[in-house]
Amino acid sequence: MKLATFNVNGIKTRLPQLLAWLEKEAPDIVCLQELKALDGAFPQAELLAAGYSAIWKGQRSWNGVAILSKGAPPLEIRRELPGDPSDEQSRYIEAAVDGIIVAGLYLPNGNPRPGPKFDYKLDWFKRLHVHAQSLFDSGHPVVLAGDFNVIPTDLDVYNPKSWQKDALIQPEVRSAYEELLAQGWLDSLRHTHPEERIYTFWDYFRQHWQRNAGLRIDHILLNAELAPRLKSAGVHSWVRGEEHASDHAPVWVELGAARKAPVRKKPKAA
DNA sequence: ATGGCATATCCTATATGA
Repeated sequence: MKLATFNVNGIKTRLPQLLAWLEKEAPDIVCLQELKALDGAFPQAELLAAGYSAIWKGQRSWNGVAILSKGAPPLEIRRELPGDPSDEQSRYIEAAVDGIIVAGLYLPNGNPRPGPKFDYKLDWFKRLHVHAQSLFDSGHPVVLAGDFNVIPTDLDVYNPKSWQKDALIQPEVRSAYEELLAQGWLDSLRHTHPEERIYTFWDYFRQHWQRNAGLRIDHILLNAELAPRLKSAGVHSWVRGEEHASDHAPVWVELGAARKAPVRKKPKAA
């Protein structure tokens, strides 16, 4: 089974590219970020026609997250990250899909820094720590997937110096990501490619895509229940090279089948 | 310190992204 996350940067304008990717790669479960559309503008019919049911949480102009499923529809668990009822931004959605708890997230960018947006990013991270711990400990297979807006290490950026003042690379942001991993989460892509420079985002400026000057900021984290099922992981970077592409490419993991529950034998009748 | 580009909306100007 293949699970993927993709920051589409506008689902209305990106729909042809999204459908082309879904058809070619056929992921079973997909987390989307940056819908940049109100709930009513979500292309439910087009996705259904492509074989995907969905749940989504939109917002005007920016943010917005969704979970797609090729099989049974996602069973929604929540659509807010707990911990701040005043947070109006559509950045979190969680559902049960194919026996897995799927948490799709779009962590705040945090620029400019310093300032309220950077504070919001750190606050959001703290709330994520709390909720992620409860998910990790739930005893269910869980995946955290999405655009984390974190460059975890210098291996995840073409040139750290160009980004040293950016919110994505700040020491406190990296520590927050490490603190999350320290709960036991497995960074799938880094685990399967420990030494490789591998990117998920290339900005639209200065031919960064053509020069492979990218960042690794989209991540798929697995808890201890799910990690043993990890077979492989990668980036569908061809998507970034298409016409009118998003500035992100999809990240994916291949998961093996769930181990069957032990069969309880019926006691034989005497 | 700014801009380079792309997308959105209260659209010929501005906010946001990373």
